[in-house]
Amino acid sequence: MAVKLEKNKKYLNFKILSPNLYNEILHYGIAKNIAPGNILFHEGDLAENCYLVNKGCLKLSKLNKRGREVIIRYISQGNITAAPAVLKNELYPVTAHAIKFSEVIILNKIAIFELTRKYPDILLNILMAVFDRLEDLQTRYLALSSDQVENRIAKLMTSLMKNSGMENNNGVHIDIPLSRQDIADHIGASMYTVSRTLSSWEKMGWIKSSRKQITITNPQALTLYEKT
Amino acid sequence: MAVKLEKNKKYLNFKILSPNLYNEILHYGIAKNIAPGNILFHEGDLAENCYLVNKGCLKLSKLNKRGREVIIRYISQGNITAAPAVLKNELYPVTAHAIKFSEVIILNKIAIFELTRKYPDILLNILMAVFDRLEDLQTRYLALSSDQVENRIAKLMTSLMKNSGMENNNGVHIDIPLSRQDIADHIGASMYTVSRTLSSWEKMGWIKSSRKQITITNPQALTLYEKT
DNA sequence: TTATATATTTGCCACAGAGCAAAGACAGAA
DNA sequence: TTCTGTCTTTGCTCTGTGGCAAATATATAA
Repeated sequence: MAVKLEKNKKYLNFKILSPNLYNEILHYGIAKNIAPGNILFHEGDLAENCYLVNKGCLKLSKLNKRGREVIIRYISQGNITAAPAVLKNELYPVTAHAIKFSEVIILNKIAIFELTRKYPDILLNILMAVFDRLEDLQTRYLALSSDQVENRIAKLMTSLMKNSGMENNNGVHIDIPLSRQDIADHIGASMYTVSRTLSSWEKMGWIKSSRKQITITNPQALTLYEKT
Repeated sequence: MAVKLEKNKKYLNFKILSPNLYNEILHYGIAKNIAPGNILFHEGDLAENCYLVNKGCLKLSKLNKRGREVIIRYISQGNITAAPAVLKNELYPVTAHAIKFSEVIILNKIAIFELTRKYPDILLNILMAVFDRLEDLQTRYLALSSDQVENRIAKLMTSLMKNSGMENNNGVHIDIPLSRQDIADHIGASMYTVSRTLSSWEKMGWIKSSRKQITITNPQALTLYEKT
């Protein structure tokens, strides 16, 4: 029953990495509150600011031709997003929605340049974080091109357990409100197949799920999929 | 008929970016020749060296559970690969095959650290290159999760035209030897579907194709798929 | 509390594309 | 030149999963 909740390395998580630096960074920017569902920046807009998520959680996504979302990743507390796009003076490659009540620190181009000049390690840090994301996406690309939907859901759940899992007496609760559609958009499947799969897992007693809430009651059952 | 062969931005392509720096980098490493089909490094090995491709072309791929390759990207002349993995002191996330007779410059950990210390811009440069790759993969992830196979092949061909296209009197020739299986592994499809699609395009007069060779005779027909 | 909007579930059908098999085409070696 | 191994093509079948529809469940507002 005891599953190792080893948190992933979070290079950009200054909050954990270096509390002092984190507090200094806060002074370089302006705080902004954003309610769930609202958009922080749009794919295709000029990347003028990057954002440090101080509280809450963001969802980064792209739109496909039929107007459906494809979720690229979630950005949780303590992490920066859009830094490379700002440094490169380019467009945001994704759209950012808040999915909880969130507080972000707006860091404009000048601030991020000053910060990287003052603390060169930040650049290395950002590089490593981007590399992590590249690796994550490579792995997901592999999964998308060779795994069945059921496996992909299991892998997503496992990674969410590691990154956003809260242990309680029932099991591990995923601390992000996720609809069936969100999951589908994340792994490249239809909402219907996701719903069917989760229903069957619930019947097996592996998870407990209500509207936008998931608790994994049998993590081992899901981690078995990883090896399949 | 005239298609714009606007080359993609190549942040890591020092050969183009800064010939002097490029020549200096050459002195930091050791040249090594590698024949097509041979492996330069394996996914999962400790990343001790990164490699500057001086001549030829590498294929980066991962293996799925059934032992089939999934191609992540190609690294052509003038580009470095594996720098972040070396800097992070981690494992190679992919396997690198040569697909032509190639010459690579081996840069070990010490060399790459010295270089980034001496020329801080190299780090920024690597960051931007990694970000480019992340963006590319995000776009391909989107395509994989929402486009049909035919569209994905068209998009791959269009991007190969831009990055490795050689114009001649018949059209644009792809300067990388690609089997049907390679294409399939790249876009996450079966070799059979790729073969059927290319055959139909050949009947339409859009491409000319022989064993591992493709020439796009009607680039506009393919670019139309991008907008679909 | 009731009303309204939004999420979820499930039966049903359709089809894109995987995968097998077997023939054919081509390149390099001997 | 012939041989051999590697690609490519194409007919065939099968299935995972998409997507509609309609019922049900759940949250939020009034």
